[in-house]
Amino acid sequence: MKTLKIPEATIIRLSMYSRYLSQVEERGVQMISSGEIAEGVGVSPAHVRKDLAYFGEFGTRGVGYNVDELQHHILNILRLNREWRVVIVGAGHLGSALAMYRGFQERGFHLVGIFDSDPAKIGQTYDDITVQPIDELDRTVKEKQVGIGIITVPATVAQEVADILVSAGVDALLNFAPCVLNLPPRIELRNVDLSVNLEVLTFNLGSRGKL
Amino acid sequence: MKTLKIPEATIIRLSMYSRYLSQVEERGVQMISSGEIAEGVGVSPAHVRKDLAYFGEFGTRGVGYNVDELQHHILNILRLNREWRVVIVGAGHLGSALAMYRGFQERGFHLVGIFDSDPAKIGQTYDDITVQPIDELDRTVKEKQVGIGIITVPATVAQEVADILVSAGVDALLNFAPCVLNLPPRIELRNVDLSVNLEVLTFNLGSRGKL
DNA sequence: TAGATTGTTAATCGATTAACAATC
DNA sequence: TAGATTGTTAATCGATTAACAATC
Repeated sequence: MKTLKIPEATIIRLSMYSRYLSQVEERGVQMISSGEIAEGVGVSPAHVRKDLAYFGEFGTRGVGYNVDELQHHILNILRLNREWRVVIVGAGHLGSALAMYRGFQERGFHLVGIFDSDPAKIGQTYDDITVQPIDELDRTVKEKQVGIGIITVPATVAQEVADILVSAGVDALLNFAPCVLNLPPRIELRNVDLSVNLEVLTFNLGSRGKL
Repeated sequence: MKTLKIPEATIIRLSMYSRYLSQVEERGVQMISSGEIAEGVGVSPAHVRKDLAYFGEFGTRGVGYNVDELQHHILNILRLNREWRVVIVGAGHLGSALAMYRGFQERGFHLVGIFDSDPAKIGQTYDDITVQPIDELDRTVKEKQVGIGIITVPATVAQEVADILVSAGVDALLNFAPCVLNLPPRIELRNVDLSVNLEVLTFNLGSRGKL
């Protein structure tokens, strides 16, 4: 078993291929080539083949890839062949939007709780989930064996929330608060900044002379 | 004037430095070293200096960087030294959450309109913004000289919306719909997928053996 | 001057791309 | 067999890192 280091960009592209294959599947297409996938997601055919080659041989030379099979393989690679239980901490604008966001469910992420410390928010319902007090976070994570915590609280309390999630037993955190979290190395962490995307755009506009 | 190609990762880090400097400014700190910035945002000191070196010499050897000056320079580089007018198209869960999200305002992005085709959503208000019908999108973009459009409609209508925004004159698009948009090359585009962050986490958990 | 920290170079590392042999 | 497309290699390209001369 080779232990090649996989570039993160490869994982992100695999996620894109998988999403594109879902669309293709719906149209009833059976076989697809690396060139078609590449065009569908906006990368090069070599990229598609190289990315897949990290994980095995999924195609047939001269023929292409079976859409269903390839989709199955990619979902396996991404570990989306199971349900992941997640909680959201912070029922503000962003947290509640994520709670209602369908995109997570579609990919196998199941929201089992949303938490806030604000009494005004506790008890509010989003779809079939009710906002619970932070006090109940630890117990819920343990009882429902939550693997992933999504942090949408202000930066000032993000570390505190992260500590609760970690001690309760989550394996991974998705942090939307603009701060650096201090975590034990066993925890997988990703920081997301929504505004940075706009800033890359403005920089690019600027360097093209479009003030 | 050298026309070095700037890595996108550099821009993203500059955005992080800038956010960190905001915090530092509030604490009243005057001078800061590349090492301190690096620790604050979780990168290497060499990275900080290299990233800044693309754009000029902002520090003093043996001393460090003046916090306010450096912040000013970075905001200039990112073109955040002005107000950017944006519209959101799609007043669903994600669109309305982004409409209320404070993080954009803080960085100089000013929301001047939110649009939807659903009569049930038209007229709803978020903070001081009212959801308008799509029919009014073209006129609003032109009148208010909107530079950036944020697309939060379903993938099926994203291209249609993008076309309206482009013909009305926006320079850049931030697309949250999971699809490939076909745009004239003058348009700056960034695609954002919220779910992909979770998928990178699950992949990483998997490759560490934590199923 | 001695100590500190920048700006910059050169070496390393990793990712992308092009090309082609393998093979359906 | 001829045509097509994969899997893989090798070449290119770009980004990160370490190290140090410049200089406050």
